[in-house]
Amino acid sequence: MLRAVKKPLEDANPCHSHDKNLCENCMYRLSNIICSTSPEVWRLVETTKQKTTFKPQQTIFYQGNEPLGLFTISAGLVKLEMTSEHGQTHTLRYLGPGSALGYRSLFSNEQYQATAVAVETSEICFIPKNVVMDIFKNYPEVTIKILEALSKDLRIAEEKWTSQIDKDASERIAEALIFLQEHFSHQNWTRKEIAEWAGTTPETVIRTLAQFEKEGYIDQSQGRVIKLINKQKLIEKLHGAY
Amino acid sequence: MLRAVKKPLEDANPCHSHDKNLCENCMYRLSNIICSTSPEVWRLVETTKQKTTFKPQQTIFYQGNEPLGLFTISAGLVKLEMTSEHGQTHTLRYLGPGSALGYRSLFSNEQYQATAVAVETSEICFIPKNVVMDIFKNYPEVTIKILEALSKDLRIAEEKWTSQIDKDASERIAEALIFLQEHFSHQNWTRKEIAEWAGTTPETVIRTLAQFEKEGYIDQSQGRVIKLINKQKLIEKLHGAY
DNA sequence: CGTGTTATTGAAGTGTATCAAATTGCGTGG
DNA sequence: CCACGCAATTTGATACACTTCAATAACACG
Repeated sequence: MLRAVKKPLEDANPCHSHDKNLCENCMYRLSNIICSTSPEVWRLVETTKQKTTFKPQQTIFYQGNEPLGLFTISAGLVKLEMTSEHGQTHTLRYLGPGSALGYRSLFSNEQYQATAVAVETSEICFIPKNVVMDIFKNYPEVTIKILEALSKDLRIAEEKWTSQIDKDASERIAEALIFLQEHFSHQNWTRKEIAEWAGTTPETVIRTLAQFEKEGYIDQSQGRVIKLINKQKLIEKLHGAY
Repeated sequence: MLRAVKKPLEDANPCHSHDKNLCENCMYRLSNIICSTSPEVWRLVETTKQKTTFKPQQTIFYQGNEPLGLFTISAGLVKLEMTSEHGQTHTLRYLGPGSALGYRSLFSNEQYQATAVAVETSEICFIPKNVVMDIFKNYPEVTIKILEALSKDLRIAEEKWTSQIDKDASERIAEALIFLQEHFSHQNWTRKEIAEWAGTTPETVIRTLAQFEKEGYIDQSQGRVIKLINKQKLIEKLHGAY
């Protein structure tokens, strides 16, 4: 909204060699699920992609929207969240640089089932649907890469689902702490964010964190920061709990 | 019998055979995710596939096994179930004729995360991994079909997960009844099976079913059979509940 | 320095698991 | 075909983890 003021035309000439908006210079080209396959692919992407910057809390797409293409994250952090019929918000996934976004709905020809929100300032490339489909037809190895990603997403989703059922709140919160710390340690997570990830309420998170602090797993005496001081013991506690 | 007399003649020449083990005569060839794409594909499958019959309760593969290929169901009913660390069993999916089985683990190069069990007598074809991979390389449309299936599985898993959290047991059981009746109505479901699908216990299922009967949604006076007598009203109850 | 957001604490209510015991229904073999 | 045995179902009592609501405190931000 505030960002309606667009940048001047300095980027207009694609021949500028050190333009960081070019795929050629993209830090995450090699870890990106599409662009890492072959030079021809990212050169194809190059010509049609649109790169946009999203500020924290900005929405990339909404649950219910029609997918028009594929997004890839070249910097920042994005969360996928789903609001249920009951009005509760659940975080499905957190995605960092190199990850693709919006592919599930694109391939199943369904509307987005989740809303994508930038957690921190993020640089995101958009590739139109027809280009993506062309790449799939001509570069089967890209499709297989996406297959792998979807397969892993599915495993994670099904694991998370079953673990929600038979693990109690404190175990889920412990897992959330470990997961979020391992994958996105630079981020300062709020109690609400942890609750939405662990499938519980902020109050329960707070009470559980107090317990964890008493037991020496974490430290939260520095403002609101949650510091894992004994991750190994927390992991053991999880597995010993059965 | 009469048919025994006729058969030998027909079977002498494989080209004119009505052998139901041939893909050509498979009832579900057109709805099968792999074989429905093009004649060349199922002819390729034909030469390498192995068809096996599984009796009820027999296991097709175990959680933790290494995937060696792909299964497709040509008759019967199979369930995918996962045993969690806590020892509880959860039903992830039910699969009928035409569905593929074991593809998730195959594509992510992971072990099976679930155990596949025949619920009723089932005819299942096995296609070796190298054949599947060859098909993918040469027939991109097959890969895209699988992409679609995986994408839908993922949506369903994520939906089921979030709905487990904020729907109460009676809502989940109502959904289970409707889903199982719509997809596999011929099956007589036990309270335990419903519980494993809905993420609750047999006792809670029983108490809820008694409530549903009192409210006129179902009838269970005929032995152990659960008969949906007012599905529409049950659906409305679900949506009105929020 | 105030104002809104996030965090904290307390008390109360409840849905659901758990355990145990009784009963019913079903297939199987005598 | 009946009786038997086992598994599935039913019912009751108890416990408790967690949500919910409400009120206060701490912090961040303009």
